[in-house]
Amino acid sequence: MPKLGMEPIRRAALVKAAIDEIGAVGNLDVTVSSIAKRAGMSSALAHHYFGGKEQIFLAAMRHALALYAAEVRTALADATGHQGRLEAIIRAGFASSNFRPEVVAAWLNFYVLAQTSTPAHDLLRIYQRRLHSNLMFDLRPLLGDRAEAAAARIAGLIDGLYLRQGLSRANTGQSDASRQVLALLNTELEGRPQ
Amino acid sequence: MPKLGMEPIRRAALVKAAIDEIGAVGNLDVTVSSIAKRAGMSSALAHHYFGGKEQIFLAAMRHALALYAAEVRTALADATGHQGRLEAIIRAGFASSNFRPEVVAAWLNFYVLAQTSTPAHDLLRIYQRRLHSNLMFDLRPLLGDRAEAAAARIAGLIDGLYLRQGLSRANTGQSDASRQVLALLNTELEGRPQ
Amino acid sequence: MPKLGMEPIRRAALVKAAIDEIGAVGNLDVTVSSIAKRAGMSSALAHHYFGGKEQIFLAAMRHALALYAAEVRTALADATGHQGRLEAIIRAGFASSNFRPEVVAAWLNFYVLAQTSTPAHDLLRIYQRRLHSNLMFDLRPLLGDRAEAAAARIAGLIDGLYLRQGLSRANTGQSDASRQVLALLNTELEGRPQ
Amino acid sequence: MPKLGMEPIRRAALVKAAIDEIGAVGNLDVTVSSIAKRAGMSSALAHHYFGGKEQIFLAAMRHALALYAAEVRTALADATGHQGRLEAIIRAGFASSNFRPEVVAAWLNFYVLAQTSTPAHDLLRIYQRRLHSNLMFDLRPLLGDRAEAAAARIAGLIDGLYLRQGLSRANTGQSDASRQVLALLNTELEGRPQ
DNA sequence: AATGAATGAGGATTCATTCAT
DNA sequence: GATGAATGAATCCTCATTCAT
Repeated sequence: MPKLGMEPIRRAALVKAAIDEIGAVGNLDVTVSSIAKRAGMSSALAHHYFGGKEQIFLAAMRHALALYAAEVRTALADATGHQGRLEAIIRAGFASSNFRPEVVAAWLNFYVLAQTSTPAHDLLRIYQRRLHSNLMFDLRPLLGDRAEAAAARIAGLIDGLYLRQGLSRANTGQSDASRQVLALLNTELEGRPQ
Repeated sequence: MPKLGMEPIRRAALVKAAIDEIGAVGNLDVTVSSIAKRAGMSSALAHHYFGGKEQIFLAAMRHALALYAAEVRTALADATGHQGRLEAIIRAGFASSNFRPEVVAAWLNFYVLAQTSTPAHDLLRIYQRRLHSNLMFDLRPLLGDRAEAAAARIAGLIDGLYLRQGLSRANTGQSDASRQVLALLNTELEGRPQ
Repeated sequence: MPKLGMEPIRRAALVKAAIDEIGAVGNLDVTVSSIAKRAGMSSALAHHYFGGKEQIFLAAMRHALALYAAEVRTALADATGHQGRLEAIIRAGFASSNFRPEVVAAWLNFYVLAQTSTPAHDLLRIYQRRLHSNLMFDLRPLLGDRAEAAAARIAGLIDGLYLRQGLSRANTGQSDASRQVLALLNTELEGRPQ
Repeated sequence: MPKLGMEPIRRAALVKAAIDEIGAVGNLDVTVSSIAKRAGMSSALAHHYFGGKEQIFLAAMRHALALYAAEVRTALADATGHQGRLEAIIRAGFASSNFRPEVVAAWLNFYVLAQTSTPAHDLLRIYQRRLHSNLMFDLRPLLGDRAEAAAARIAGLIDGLYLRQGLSRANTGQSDASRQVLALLNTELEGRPQ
């Protein structure tokens, strides 16, 4: 029973299904059919709305990116002070919505996709730059010239712990990962880690 | 005219070709044929020696792992003192043989493979544990209880910078990445980063 | 706001679009969607008016046929004498409206369609019979028993030059083709070609 | 039971099957699978040997062209005198091997293919040029300046009768078509048709 | 009158894998 | 030891067609 205005609904369903399917399978060898089935429609409709497999992937990346951005924005809204804001940024990265196993797996695969696909590459760059500038905004006032290197370390550690999280199927890592980056932040700001 | 004792030569050629091909293509969607062609033989022969595609991948992982292990071993042989050894370990990780673009790309893809393949997963675990115990061996005497967390941060940062290196096609990152981890080590050991 | 009496307008637009699209693409692998888009409507509406793809093709054939018939009728109205009428028939066949590249391409494809589709086959037969009887009407008084064969040769040459015109994308052929058939007519009527 | 040296056999079988299949279906909407099945192999093997559908078509064209060329060569070997050679050329064109319904249908479709595919276009041009130069070789000594136009008419009539033959599924046309072109030749050479 | 929504069916192409030689 | 031959299975994508609105 076709209804009008289905496009945004279908697209959203496909994007969600794509992330879930990638998470479930563990790599990008997911078929358009499996994504479409998961989203409750025919593969032809998925093609109709997205034009092709890669575009579904890109939309999924954009979605994950938007989710992350929203998480950061919300966290920053409640944070005060440079350090408070930095902690908020770090915690947002490991917020449960971004740290669900499917999402972590999807992110890892987006890194792989970015090696082949220029748009995917650009999208990932946007994420990296956003994280970098977010960190710099609050690190520079505190660290001056040392801010740049500190930001690189913090961002690198975030990504690294994400990557490692992909390996350990345990969900235990969330708070732990967050704690490690916060500890690094602390060291960068105050010196000796506690 | 077939020669005797070709097996190790063929296997080595295939393993090398697999890493190169994965690096060139940027993902695991490489065909057995393309690997075999790169190694100068028919795909049937590749199957004959390895039994299947996944086993070629696993052998390639083992090879990369062995390369890394050798690099560390060599570096440690020349190092003295706990800090010297730790620096050697870090530098070894970013040694040029491990940091060539193809190899970085291959590693990233091995992380993906590890999500699906148990043997690949186990192999990656071995790498992680080895790195961890290498770090702990020299960190514990220096940091005591804080060693565990410091090792996690250092290992995480190494992986994260590797991951990020995959994105920036520039080769500039090598010394930079190394320097960042050494800086982290310094902070962990002495307090405030310089 | 839908309007009344749209049917003939829509149908005409679709028929024209079909010929143009076939001409542009060069074969019958044109989609109903592309025809409909060219005609400024949805593919669903095209189906509504014609019932299916083949019927659109058949209507397009009928249209091309009608165009040709009209061209001949007009030409004959101004012609006098048997030879004058024969020349008019020949010239009409190569009149610019029938010799536009799209139209030539469409005709060629209709010949192909006629191999599969009985209605298309019948339509093409109608054209052939009409041409034949037109030629015979004026050839018989002049040639008697030899008229039949002469008509077959003239009709055959017309079709052959049409076919060859499809190949040479140059538009130069129009007058040339016409001249060749007129020369043949002359030979048939008077003997030695000039 | 795979054997060595199958390639030429398989390729020949596929080329023959392609022509037959195109002839049977009546258009180029033949599937690689159907061609392969007709040739007694899997569609994958057809792709292996030809690389793709269009290349199968092109090989089929080349084959038909070669068949025609061989027919002409044979006929010319036995012919004497300019007129005798011209008659031989014409008869060869309508020889039964070239005039089998499947072959005629295939030719027609190659004309369509030539509108899209440059290699097909070039191949057809080769046929046309060869026919033209064959005709000119013997017409020029006989007709001088009038040879060019005569050749165009004869070639055009051959193609036209071929085209028309595609329509009438009767096999009766062969000798008839041949006779018509011979009559045209006669007229061109001697004047008035008999 | 008109269209967006939806799908089933089909086809080209790729590839890992097997087998006979 | 080595390979050409061969295929089944899978996947992306396209498209004619139908239907509810």
